[in-house]
Amino acid sequence: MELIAENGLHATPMSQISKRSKVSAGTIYHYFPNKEALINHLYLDLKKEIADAAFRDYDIQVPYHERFCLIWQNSLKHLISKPMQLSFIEQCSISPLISQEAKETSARYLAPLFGFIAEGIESSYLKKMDIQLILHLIHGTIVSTAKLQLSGLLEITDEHREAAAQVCWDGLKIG
Amino acid sequence: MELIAENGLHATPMSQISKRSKVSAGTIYHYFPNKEALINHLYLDLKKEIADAAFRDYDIQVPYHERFCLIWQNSLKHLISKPMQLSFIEQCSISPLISQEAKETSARYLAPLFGFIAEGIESSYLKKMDIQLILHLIHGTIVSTAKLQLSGLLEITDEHREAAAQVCWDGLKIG
Amino acid sequence: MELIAENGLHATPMSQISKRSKVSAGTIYHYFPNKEALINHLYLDLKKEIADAAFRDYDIQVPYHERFCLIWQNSLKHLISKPMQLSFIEQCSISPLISQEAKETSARYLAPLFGFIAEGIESSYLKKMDIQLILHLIHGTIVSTAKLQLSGLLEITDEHREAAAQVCWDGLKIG
Amino acid sequence: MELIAENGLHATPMSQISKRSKVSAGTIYHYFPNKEALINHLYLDLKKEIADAAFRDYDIQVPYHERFCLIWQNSLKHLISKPMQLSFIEQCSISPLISQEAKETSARYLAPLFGFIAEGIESSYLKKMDIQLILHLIHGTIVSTAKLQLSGLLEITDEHREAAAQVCWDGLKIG
DNA sequence: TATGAATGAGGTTTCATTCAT
DNA sequence: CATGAATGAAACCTCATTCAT
Repeated sequence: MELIAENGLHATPMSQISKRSKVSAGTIYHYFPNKEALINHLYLDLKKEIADAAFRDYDIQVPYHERFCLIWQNSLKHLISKPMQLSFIEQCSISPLISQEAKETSARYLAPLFGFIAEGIESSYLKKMDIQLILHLIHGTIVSTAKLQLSGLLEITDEHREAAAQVCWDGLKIG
Repeated sequence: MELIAENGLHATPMSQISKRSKVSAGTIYHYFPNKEALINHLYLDLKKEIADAAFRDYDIQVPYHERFCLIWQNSLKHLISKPMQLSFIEQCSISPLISQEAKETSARYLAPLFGFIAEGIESSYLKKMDIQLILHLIHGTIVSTAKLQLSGLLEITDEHREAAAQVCWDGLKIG
Repeated sequence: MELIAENGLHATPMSQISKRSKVSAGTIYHYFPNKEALINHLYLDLKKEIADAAFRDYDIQVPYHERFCLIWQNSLKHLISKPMQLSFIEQCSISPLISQEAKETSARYLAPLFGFIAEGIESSYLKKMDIQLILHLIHGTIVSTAKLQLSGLLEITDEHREAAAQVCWDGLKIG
Repeated sequence: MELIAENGLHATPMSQISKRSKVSAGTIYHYFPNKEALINHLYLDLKKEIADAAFRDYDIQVPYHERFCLIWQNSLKHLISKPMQLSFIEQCSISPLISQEAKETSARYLAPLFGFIAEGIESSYLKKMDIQLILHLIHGTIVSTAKLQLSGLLEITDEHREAAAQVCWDGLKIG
């Protein structure tokens, strides 16, 4: 992950992966049939970790608005604290190296989030829109904020994070 | 652009670019010192085109809210109608192949948008937030909506587009 | 060495080296970072061999004049018996492919010869001249004689060799 | 000549020759059928110039020994004052790029020198040796002295030059 | 006669993968 | 199960030469 985050999928040969991980090329190929499988495996691991991070300290008892902001901020905090994961995942999400199957599997990790949005719509907290569209709008704001930090153009403070979460909430909430 | 959008930066050799463009490898290297320069040049061209598309039919006379939605929807329409540009640009924006210089140059194309946001804040149409952060939030919603269409998961209709633009506006507007 | 001696540094691609040596290109690059390093390594090996050959059967007990002729003739014999080494080294000694470092390292192989000349000057067998100049004059006569044989213009016999060594000695000796 | 002397035959493309000479590639190919012909032509020009330089201020009236030293020193002076010619010629003399025909033609430029040596042998000034061998021994001492200067290891002064010429004479003279 | 953009074969080098140890 | 040297196809790039202008 480190190598790919830093140098790009493009510029990360197996030989470097072997060297950095201190595992010989032969051994890597003992556990993974090829480079593609290795990357896909890592991709799924990280997607899972990121999806899980969203629900840290989640408490179904607290008001919907607060839960919304918790999830949004959890996700952002995670990506900002693990910038390599962001960089790695963003590269993979575009690359044809990631199989359709892996993409579908990773989509399943979003089921809890999917349910959370559905709940918001049903309870009339959120605008009645296509759930996929809402999910993508939320995801878009989180990732673009994280990338802003990553780019070095702006140091995202607690205030920035809270304001951005509020923007996302204000955009999607009803009334 | 087509080849890279389809196959990825990774999987687009100069030989293919040469074949598809019907220009011999030698000729390409007559105009560009190397592959990197070629990609950077194309990247800047497309960034310019995308930045310009945002202000199509822009009329300073119409109300701020309408101009906001026009720019947002113009941008989305452009990316949806030219999905290859989206795919190409997204890959480049991550890749270390794009030089820091090109990134800075492309950032300058956003000056009009920057001014537009500044105007909104000064006129108290928009929340008082860091301009870069606002820009990234807007950009994030546009790109993630366009990617949703690109992924094939949802066909973005006019209604979807207008709703999404409204979400972005509601999130950023004051009151 | 054979390929370069025959075809020239210029006209010896790695693919030929790979084929003639029956070692795949990849393997060569496993041991040498690039062609330059490979040539430099070979250059140093041969320089060492040539320098060592000069002192074959060297006996410090015999008179200075005889030792001088032994070294001179040893060197010539070696170059004539291994014409590829001569051709290879002569090409390298001019080419910018050979690094300054390699040239300095190879110069160190001449230390024994340097000492031998110094001894001759101190003992008043040789004219009092700059040691580097003497070394180059000796080297010049040896190499040009070897090249004469290599060119095919004259078959260097034992008599020729002894006469040429005597010319060199007569030129440098005192009295 | 400048480019090849500095960078090597190997690393001097026609495009550079075109640029440095301010003559377009097309024009060069209008006058020379190919690169080889261009280099061969230049080689012969320089060989002629070097051969002619040897006999500057030559006066058949002066004693043989003085004429010998004049020719030797003229040659060295020329090579030292035009180090690019030395570098260029030395590279060509090895390269297979120079045709056999050009080498034979250039050998004819040495006719006066050949005659001068023959005179020395007949008049019993010089040892009775093969003329080619004598020529090569003389040439070897001149070139190796010039290369010593070129290498930067020793600045060849007038004293060095005269001493070296004397070494060559002492080696070849009778008695 | 002069130009220089265009060509494409061939150069050096990289890297995913294999396999004998 | 672990190693890493070996492979060779394919990547990027160069350059002698041509030819329409």
